[in-house]
Amino acid sequence: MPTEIELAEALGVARTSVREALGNLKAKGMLVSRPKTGTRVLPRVQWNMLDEDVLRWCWSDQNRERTALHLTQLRRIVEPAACEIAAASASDTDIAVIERAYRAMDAAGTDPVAFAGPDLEFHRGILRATGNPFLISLGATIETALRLSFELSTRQPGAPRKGLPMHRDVLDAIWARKPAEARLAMETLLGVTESNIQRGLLAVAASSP
Amino acid sequence: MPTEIELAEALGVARTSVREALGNLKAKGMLVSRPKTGTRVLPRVQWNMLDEDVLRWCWSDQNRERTALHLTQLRRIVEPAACEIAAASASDTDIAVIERAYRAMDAAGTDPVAFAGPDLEFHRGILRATGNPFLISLGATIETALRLSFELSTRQPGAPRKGLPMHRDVLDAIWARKPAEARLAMETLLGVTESNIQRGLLAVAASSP
DNA sequence: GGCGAAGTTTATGTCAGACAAATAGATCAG
DNA sequence: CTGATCTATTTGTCTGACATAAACTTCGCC
Repeated sequence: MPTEIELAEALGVARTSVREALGNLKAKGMLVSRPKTGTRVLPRVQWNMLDEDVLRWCWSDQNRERTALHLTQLRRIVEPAACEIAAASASDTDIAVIERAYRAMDAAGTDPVAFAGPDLEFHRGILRATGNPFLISLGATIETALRLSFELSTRQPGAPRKGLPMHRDVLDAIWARKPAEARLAMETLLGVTESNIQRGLLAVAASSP
Repeated sequence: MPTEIELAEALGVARTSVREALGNLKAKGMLVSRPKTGTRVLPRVQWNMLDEDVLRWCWSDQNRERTALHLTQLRRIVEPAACEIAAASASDTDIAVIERAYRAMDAAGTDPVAFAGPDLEFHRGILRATGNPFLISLGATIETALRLSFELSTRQPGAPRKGLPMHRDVLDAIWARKPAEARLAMETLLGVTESNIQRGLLAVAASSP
C-alpha cells in the first residue's frame, strides 16, 4: 500500500483521516501495518467476512455466484437451528415481534420493496428470539446477505410473495412450541429462497454476460 | 461517556489516541458518537459478540456461565455442519492440516498447555476445510471461545486427553468422506467438551463463591 | 403567556505540523 | 563473507487549532 502521507495527498485529506480509515480496515482484518515496512493487504482468508462492509465489498461480479452459495450455506446452518431454539425457548414478546413482521410482509402485497423490510425483520426476529447474543450478532451478516439477494429477487416480481406461506409455517411452528417442525419449516423456506437466488443469478448472467 | 478531552486528560494521552480507541469500540458496535451529544454506550444486544475482543471482555465472572452456554450452543450449531461439509468437499491438503494438528495433540500427551495449540488448530482446520469464508471467519470467534474454556479445563488435568479418541473419530470420518458420520462424531466430541466446561465452571464456582 | 426563530454553547470531526519509536536495508569493520 | 552499526523511512503519538453540527437558551412575536 502507499504510505499514509501519499494516501493523504492523493485523496486530498489529512493524515489523521487516512489513519482512521486504515484503522477501520485493520479492524476488519484486511490490513496490517508495521513501522518502516508500511501497510500491507492481508490474504483474503484473514478478512472478516462476517463484517457487513467486507461482505458488501466482496459482493462483486467476479465471484458473486460463489459468495451467494457460501452465504446460503451459512444460512442453512444457522437459521434452522435458530428456529429450533426459538421454538423451544422464545418469550411471547419475542414471538410477537416475528408475528408483526409477518403481518407487515402480508400487508406489503406484491411490492418487492415494501416486502423487503419486514422480511429482514422476520429473520432477524427469529435470531433475537433465541436469546443467544452470538446468533443475534450473526443477524447483522445475514441481514446484509438478505439485502444483497433482494437485488436479485426483485428481477422476478411475485417471487417473494410465493414464500409467504412458508414464513407462516415457520411462525406457526414457533407459536406451537414445536422445535423440530420449526426447523423443518425454515429448511423448506430456505430451499425456496435458494432457488430464487439461483434463478436471479442466472438472470443477471444472461442480461450481462 | 466522558468527553474525548476529559478522557485524554484522565488517561494521560493525547486526544488523537483516545479517538483511535473510541473508533475501535465504535467499530465493534459498542459506542455511538454524535456532535454535541457526546459518546454513548449502546445496549449490549448491538455489540458484536463475534468480535474476539468483545467476547473476551464479556467473559466476566457475573455471566460467564451463561456466556459459556451460548458459546457451546453456537459451536454445536456450526461445527457439526462444518464437519459434514468438510467430509464432503475438503481437499487432501486441507485434511492433512487437520491430521497434523491431531498428531500434535497426540504428541502433547497430558500437558494441557501443549495440548491447547494443536486443539485450536484442529477445529480451525475443519472450518478452513469447508472452503466457506464465512465459516472460516467464525473460526476466530470459536478459537477465542476455545481459548477461554481452556482456562477452565486446565483445572481438570487429563480431561483434554480423554477427548483425543473423539478427535480421531472426526478425522477418520473426514478422511473416509462420510459426511453424516463426521457430523455425528463432532456432535459427540462437543458433548464431551460441553460437560468438561460445565465441570470447570462448577469447580470455579466452588473455589470462589 | 405560549411559541417559534435565531444565537450560543459544547461536543465531535477534521486539519496541519512536529516529534518519537521501530525497523528494513545499507554501510562498514573484522 | 559475516556481524555489528548506522541511516533512512514509515508508522505511531502528541499538540493545538479550526470546522461542523446539534442541543440549549434567549429573544421577539403572536
